[in-house]
Amino acid sequence: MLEFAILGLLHQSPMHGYELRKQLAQVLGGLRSISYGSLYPALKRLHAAGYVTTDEPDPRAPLPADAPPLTGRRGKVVYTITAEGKERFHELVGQAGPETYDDDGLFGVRLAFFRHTAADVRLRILEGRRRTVERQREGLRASLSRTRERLDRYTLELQRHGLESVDREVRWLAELIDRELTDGQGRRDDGATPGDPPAQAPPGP
Amino acid sequence: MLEFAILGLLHQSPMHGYELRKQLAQVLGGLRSISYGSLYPALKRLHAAGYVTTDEPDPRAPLPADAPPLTGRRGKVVYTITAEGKERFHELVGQAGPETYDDDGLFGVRLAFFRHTAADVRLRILEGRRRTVERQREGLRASLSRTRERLDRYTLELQRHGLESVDREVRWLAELIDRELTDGQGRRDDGATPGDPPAQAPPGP
DNA sequence: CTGCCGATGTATCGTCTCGATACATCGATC
DNA sequence: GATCGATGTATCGAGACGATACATCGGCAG
Repeated sequence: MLEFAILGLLHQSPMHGYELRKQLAQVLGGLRSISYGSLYPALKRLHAAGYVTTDEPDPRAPLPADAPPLTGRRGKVVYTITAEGKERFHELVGQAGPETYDDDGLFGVRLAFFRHTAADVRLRILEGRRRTVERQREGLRASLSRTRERLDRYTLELQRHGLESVDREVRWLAELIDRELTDGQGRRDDGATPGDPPAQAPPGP
Repeated sequence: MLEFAILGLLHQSPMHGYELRKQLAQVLGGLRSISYGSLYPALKRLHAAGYVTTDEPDPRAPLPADAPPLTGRRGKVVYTITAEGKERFHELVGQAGPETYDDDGLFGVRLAFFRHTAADVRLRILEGRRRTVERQREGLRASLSRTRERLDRYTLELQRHGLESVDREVRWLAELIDRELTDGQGRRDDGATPGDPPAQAPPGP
């Protein structure tokens, strides 16, 4: 999930880790921000995989005993996406399987980068997500009606509120899908495959 | 969080790990169930701390080469809360600081065990939670009005939906608080401190 | 009667994420 | 000129998760 989000942000412009984190928090909707303990290891993995490059390549080793209080020499590091990274991002952005909508976090990130996503993929993700959340809702409903009697007031309230939230999400998704279909031919602004023929993608009304 | 939930469940009756997991999933509201990779280590920690005991104390060592296919001899393990465990639970159930409402998961568990919680503590947790979620809401609102122009349709939708959810949670909490105040003198069914004098707890209507 | 399947049940492994923390630099305000 | 908050990089330990292995038991299909 982080991999996708980082590549997506760096796809727009190179950035520091710090800036990356802020943008990430904003894209993720204010709550659910990402910690450095996740971010830097993720960047390290992306670097190792060759998807991003850094400037300031490592001026840390060649100073064994300079001056005790100023050992750091910690430079700012700008991360830039590579050609392989862009390729990887386009590969990821084309996915529309269960992995893209079964996980809350990943679905959110996918949605945040929908403008880089083809219209048919967008639709499949939204519909997959709706199915997933609908299943959750039915499970919740069943469990609630099964155990309504034996639950105390507070647990009941908790479950009622949870059920309502899930229900609201289903309706929200339905509205997004509707809009997707009504607005007709969506387009990605990706720059990749610009001469896409207008056939084959939309299933029609 | 798991510590609290497990002690709370075992406080009602001894259980297998498997049963514990099912009850936990139910109490947590259907979604957000707990995995074995969390449950068993947590039980191990509780056992090490002396808060729970197990039967079947370890019949695994004394069979070095019995029969290759049936080496397991894996017995069912029933976990029972100890006196120290009950004491620990009562200690935890009395807490009402930020740690009880800043984290979604722990707040949910606390709410699920509200019937073991004193009325004044219940109120403080609910009000703390409301403050926390209200702060989230204001942050979200500010961020949204600051960046509304530069966001694309989907990110905007995501944030709008997030904001609405948070807003609904605030109203839900307000309703719970209201009911808490209206219903007047709540009581814990705890069995601890049974001779509680009726003064001092409720702030009055 | 037998063989298989799904529920019950215990347990660990590698991977990831988080919160806390340390360290460092810079601009502004006092 | 000193302190304070924002910017910035990085690691550590605790713990949660998904996957997986292993084991037992009841039922029911062939």
